[in-house]
Amino acid sequence: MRKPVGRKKIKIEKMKNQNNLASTFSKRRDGLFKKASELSTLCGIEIATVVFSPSKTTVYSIGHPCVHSVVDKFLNPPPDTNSPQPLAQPYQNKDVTKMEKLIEAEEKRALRLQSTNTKDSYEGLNYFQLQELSDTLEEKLKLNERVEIQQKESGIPFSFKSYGYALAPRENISSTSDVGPSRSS
Amino acid sequence: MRKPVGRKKIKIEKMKNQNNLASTFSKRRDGLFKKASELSTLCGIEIATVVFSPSKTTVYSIGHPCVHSVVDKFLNPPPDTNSPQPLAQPYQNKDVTKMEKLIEAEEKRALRLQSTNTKDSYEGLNYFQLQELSDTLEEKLKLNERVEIQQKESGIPFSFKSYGYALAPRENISSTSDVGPSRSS
DNA sequence: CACACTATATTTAGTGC
DNA sequence: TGCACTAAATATAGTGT
Repeated sequence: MRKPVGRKKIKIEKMKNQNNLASTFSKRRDGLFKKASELSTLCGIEIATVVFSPSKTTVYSIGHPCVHSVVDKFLNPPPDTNSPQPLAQPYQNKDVTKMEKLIEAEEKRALRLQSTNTKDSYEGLNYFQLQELSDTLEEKLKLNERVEIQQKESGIPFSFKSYGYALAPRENISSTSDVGPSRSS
Repeated sequence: MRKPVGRKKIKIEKMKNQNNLASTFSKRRDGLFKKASELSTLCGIEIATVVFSPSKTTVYSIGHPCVHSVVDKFLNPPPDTNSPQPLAQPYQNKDVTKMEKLIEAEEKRALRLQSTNTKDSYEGLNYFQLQELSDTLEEKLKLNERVEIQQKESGIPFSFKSYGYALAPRENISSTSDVGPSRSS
């Protein structure tokens, strides 16, 4: 019935109500990702965000060009320097550069394609046009507006949900629904 | 002093005006970090966000408990306590595998198109090739309530600005003032 | 150039299906 | 459990100082 009182103010502290918490986690995570996406698009910057679910069984992430490349740069500062805080030495992604180039190439391609499409299409900013980008993989991905890569690995205690290895500058990443944590091994 | 017209709608696309871009970057970055902080506090979750400045000379980050721990977990999923960990190679996240797969699939197309596009220099790939104005970034920081860890080396191509290696469950991370990108060049 | 200010654009807490 | 809705709470674009 009726009683949509509207948004209420809450204290920024650990939520006790589990139901609300789950709901809030979903909504805010989406909101956060959207903000990250917009920031990246508006300012043309690289960004990465990793979020663990409350139960820690799932990892949600988003990044541009991709989480790994950004993290890699963060962990392994260029050439001559010592990393800010030397961490996992093991992480040494030599393919990052390659991935970035490919991603950018795809970006440009998408842009080009869209530029020819006067059909607004959100200021043709959906530089990834994932619909056609990963046609082979896409069907497997449950992307609404963004890419969603979900992983379930036997040896891994949690699953991965990587939204957009490329940020989707969609105007609305997720209107009212949330991704749904699902997963839980 | 015409009149505060108030917020206007903008298109989510790369901003052309450099002044606005700088301003927006600063504001939205703060907003993003605040959101991340709130999400972490409200849901008691681990989170990390890394943001490169437009010039790529500075890296802003925030995380709980800290960026590194989160990133490390993301890259190195803890072994399943009930099974021998088969993770021989570092970071064989399916995330990467999938990404590479996707990229590989796209490679052909991208290359094909690139052959026709001669201007694919990827202007922003080498973040370290740019200027490295350093200095004076720290002193301008004005942390309000959060922890701020900063590291700077004269030889580092970019400076680090890590907000809260522990997210401050502050209700308001940055009401009106922000850390201030304080770029200089 | 960093802040302060508003009028609006967005986000989202709580509720109903 | 998830999705839709409403209105209050916030985030912010543009303008001033």
